[in-house]
Amino acid sequence: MTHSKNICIPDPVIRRLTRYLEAVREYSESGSEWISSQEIADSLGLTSSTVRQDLSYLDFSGISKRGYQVGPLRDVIENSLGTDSTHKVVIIGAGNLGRALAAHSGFTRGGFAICGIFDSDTRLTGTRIGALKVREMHRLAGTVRKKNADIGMIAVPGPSAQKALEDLLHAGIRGILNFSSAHLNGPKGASIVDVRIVASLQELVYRMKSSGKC
Amino acid sequence: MTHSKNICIPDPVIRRLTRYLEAVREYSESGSEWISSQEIADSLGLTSSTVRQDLSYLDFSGISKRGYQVGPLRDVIENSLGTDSTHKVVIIGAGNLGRALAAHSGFTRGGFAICGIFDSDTRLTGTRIGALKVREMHRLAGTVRKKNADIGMIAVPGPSAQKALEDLLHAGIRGILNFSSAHLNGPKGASIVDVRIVASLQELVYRMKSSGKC
DNA sequence: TAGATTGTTAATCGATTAACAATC
DNA sequence: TAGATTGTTAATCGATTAACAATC
Repeated sequence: MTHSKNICIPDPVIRRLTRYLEAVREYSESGSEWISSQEIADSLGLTSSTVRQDLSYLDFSGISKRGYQVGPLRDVIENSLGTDSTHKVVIIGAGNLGRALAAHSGFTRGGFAICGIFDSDTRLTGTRIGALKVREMHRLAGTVRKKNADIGMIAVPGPSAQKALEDLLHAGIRGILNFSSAHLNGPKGASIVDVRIVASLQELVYRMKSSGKC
Repeated sequence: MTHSKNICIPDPVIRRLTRYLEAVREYSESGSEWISSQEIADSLGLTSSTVRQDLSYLDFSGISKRGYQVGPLRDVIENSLGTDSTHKVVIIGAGNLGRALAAHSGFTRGGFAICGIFDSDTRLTGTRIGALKVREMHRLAGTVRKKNADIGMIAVPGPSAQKALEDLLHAGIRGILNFSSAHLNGPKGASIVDVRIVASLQELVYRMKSSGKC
């Protein structure tokens, strides 16, 4: 069956597409014009079959014997993910992690721009992080409107995270990247992705323990 | 079929176990003594069937009509993951992210202790982060040995990440948490878990775009 | 042309869910 | 006891892999 293009790519495929994008970008920087499913697979530890199956979700074709053209492939992955336009991000929480995210240079490449950082702690508001100044929470909605922000990062401790989510929702944000360890309950229309650093460490410890056995 | 205990828990189950652990900890702080599979499921947006199936990998039993005893359940999950003992962590990269990780207080609770941070940039070495001082790379192996570190976090830019991995491997580290966007190639004996922040943002953007449709 | 690589189907594999007897 | 909840089996669902005809 041929896939309907542009709708409902399964989760595991989306995650691999982000890795293909990274690999393809590196490849294009090295000057190559064509890349095969086998080359993508080798560079990421996958099978070429998986790569071709995944790429078949895209509105894009390779060419027999040559593979996929690097530039167009990169463009169509970005377009499918929706990262071909710039997204504006606000950060809730100006602790160590929030400040590091605000100053992080790696977001620009992905098309993300931090446009505000907020904290309820008045000892932190007013302090500078690069070009940004930490603002009070009551200024969140105004900034979101003025800057057209569409994504919020939650970088507060677990117990404050649900409150931060609600503040973001009230301000009109519908996409949330949650760095806290808390599970967040949002409405249907909101999209929430978790970045669980401690959980990743725990997973790592399990893998170290079972290394070889599994 | 009854599961062999203590070996080879599938990846998706391990990831959910880290979430159960978080939920169960919260529950135990609220003073409850018993928790049912349905309560765990509700608090995390899963089905009770999945929870019971997952918990059947543990060497632990619930009791009909009451559920699972909170304290023992927490202990057995920690024991299965291997996080019941403290793990010592070194960080490679003292940029914004590395410094934030070094100063992050959330690791203590999980049983992780940062015992060193290293950078090849001599403008950064010698600077302080809390009780730690940024060290030169050539001191990595010595510190790992002296402090008995078993985990390394890679917080350097993508192009330097493979080099950082090799330095960690040479120093005897076999567990790596990779915050860079690069895909790392390690030997069979090494365990590598990726924390891909930009990829998580990309996944979020796709979900926002397809919200409702999928 | 011959050979390499795609796109797609079908088979396999694994994960999730439903159902229900056992049990407290 | 009656009712609630576990543990486990079997069914369903979805993801990955293998295979190969089509094609450049």
